[in-house]
Amino acid sequence: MTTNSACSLIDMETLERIAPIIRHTAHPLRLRILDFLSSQDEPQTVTAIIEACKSPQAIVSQQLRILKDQNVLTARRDRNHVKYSVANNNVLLLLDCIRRH
Amino acid sequence: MTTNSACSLIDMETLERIAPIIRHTAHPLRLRILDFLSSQDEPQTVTAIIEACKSPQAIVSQQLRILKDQNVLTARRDRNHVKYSVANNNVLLLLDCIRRH
DNA sequence: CGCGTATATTGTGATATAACTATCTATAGT
DNA sequence: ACTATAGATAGTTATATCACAATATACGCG
Repeated sequence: MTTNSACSLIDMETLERIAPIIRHTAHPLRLRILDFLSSQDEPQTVTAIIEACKSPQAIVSQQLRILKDQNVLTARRDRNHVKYSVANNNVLLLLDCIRRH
Repeated sequence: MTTNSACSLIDMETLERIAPIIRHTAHPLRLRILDFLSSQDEPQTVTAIIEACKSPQAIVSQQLRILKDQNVLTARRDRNHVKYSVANNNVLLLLDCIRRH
């Protein structure tokens, strides 16, 4: 009976639940969006995000949807603008990881 | 001239360099491998990793290669065994993120 | 209503990733 | 040399993702 030394491995269900969120977030443009949004204290319009990313509207919009689908971002309509903000602060730890090189 | 409030966004080159590493790591089985290896204080053989993951040999071997290609793991041969260990401690922060739910 | 601005969706072709089976190489022991 | 064990690689099919172009929707205003 080879008693395993460390027994507190993260269970597979958790890994399977979290991995896609991280995988979907780990994309240059989506990280940029996340970084930008987390740097602002107000939710930002799509136009502002497009500006910050210097990327085509359709592509940014797609990425926003992906992040929203993963519950990383939330969107709320404000008159004829849609404002996005970071929904899940856990994901911001990713950015910390990256900043620490 | 709309002086941008926060100017310290992570540059795109960095994001493009780091994103694939994170993306390749954010896979249930690969995270499990990483978690296992980081829980042991000695490098582990492929067989031990297979055991810890309860996954087929070929699949584990493939994942090990992917993690090695991303310089997340290193391997060294020890007689007729190959022992893997974590090469890049930064990536372990991912596991911390996950543990903190 | 009709137009402009803001944002979302769809369709497409190229490329990447996943899981799996089968096979191959290398080494150790006899 | 023969066999068993340890590990890596190749081939395959299904599915996912990418970037992009084109089009659609939604809202506010005159």
